[in-house]
Amino acid sequence: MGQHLLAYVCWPTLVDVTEKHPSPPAPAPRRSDTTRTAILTAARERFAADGYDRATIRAIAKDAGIDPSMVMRYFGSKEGLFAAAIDVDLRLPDLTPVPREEAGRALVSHFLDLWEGNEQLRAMLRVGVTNQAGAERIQGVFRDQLLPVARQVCPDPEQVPARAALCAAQLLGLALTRFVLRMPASQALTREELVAWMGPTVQRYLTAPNP
Amino acid sequence: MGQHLLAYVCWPTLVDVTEKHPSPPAPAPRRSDTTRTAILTAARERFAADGYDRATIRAIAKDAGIDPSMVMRYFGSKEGLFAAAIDVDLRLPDLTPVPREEAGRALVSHFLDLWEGNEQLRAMLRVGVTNQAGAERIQGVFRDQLLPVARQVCPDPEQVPARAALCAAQLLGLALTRFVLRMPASQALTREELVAWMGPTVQRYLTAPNP
DNA sequence: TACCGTTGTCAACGGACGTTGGCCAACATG
DNA sequence: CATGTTGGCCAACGTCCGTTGACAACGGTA
Repeated sequence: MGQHLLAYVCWPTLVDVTEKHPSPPAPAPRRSDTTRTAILTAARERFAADGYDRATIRAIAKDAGIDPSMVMRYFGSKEGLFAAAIDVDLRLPDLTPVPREEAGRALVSHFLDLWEGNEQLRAMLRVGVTNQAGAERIQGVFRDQLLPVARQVCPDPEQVPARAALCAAQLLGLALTRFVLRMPASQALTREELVAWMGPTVQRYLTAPNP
Repeated sequence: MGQHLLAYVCWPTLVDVTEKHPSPPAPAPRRSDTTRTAILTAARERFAADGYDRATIRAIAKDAGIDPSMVMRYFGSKEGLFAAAIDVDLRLPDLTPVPREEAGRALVSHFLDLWEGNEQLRAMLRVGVTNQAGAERIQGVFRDQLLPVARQVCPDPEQVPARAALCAAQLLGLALTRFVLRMPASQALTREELVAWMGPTVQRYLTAPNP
């Protein structure tokens, strides 16, 4: 069942329209790529707004202006669609050139910029809370993206996971209250206030010799 | 439709079995109270484990050992069941007798005890992320339970909402990573480590004159 | 022109869900 | 005994979901 669909599922999400060098084979931009990105865009919006269960394939297809069965052809299943739609890259900055005492502020500032209006991140958090696959996605981001950065600034390599976990708790808590739950008291804080309050916290979690 | 069910829905959840004084009328514990609490217990477990959508009335009823239609008779609807099952009381301590510089540690310590194995809290957070009613429930807890405590220790009354929001971000972030997402790095931290690291953070959010 | 892969629509399946209403057994009360 | 209330099961309803398969238009190529 569904055997010949795998060819579609495995296609990479490449085909950069803004090609720099028009040189080599130029893989002839397929017409389906338009539909493909339309589905992905709609899926990110729906997953971010409604979570995994309430974001139905039918609704996503309607947003994308095509038939629900097309979603299945392109991504194989709802899980496949989620996996393709949510590809989180925190784009964390390299902290080695940053003065050690500025790392905390830099991270908080970067996180605020990153989360602002980012539907992939909101979708990841919404889905991660209810869905096992989503939870593992978050842990993958923690392991592959936050841990390496923490390693750059933490004094004792052995303490890196604990210190990174403390930072994750603070930063995800901010994302949760401000961007997902949309608590008024959290949204009322300005960017500058948040950086001023939470920067030193993250800084301490990362570099303080002891609590 | 469903008119005569309202009598059931409005019944309070009282009838404390561990009565202290056997004195007055002794309202004859109805046999239905057993079923009632069985449904509520099962509902809390399911909501905590699966979130609102995946926690089906059929599954809850099976856990409670009764027919799904009984859940409707007792609580009117799925929303009614959720409202009855999740009645969060943070039991926050009175901070006025606590030394001012110990408030942060006391709060973190209390939160850890509270969340440990508490399915109502996990259910509230799981549901709040996907469900509007759940999100409002969380905001109600913040407004009615955390804000008053913050008012006890914050220097400037005008800053109370902002400072409480910072604390909520830190504490909910801890709950999220440790008890809901169950991130290994967060679970690996001991109670003492968490109090030692996060206590001063919450303390600073509450009482530091400025960032 | 004939052919074949691509892109798309349409109608349906099987299942799970919340919810409803009817019926039944027990039991207390007259 | 007759009667009304309470606590419970059962079968079904309408709906929505993910998913499938058949089929139609388009487009490049032999």
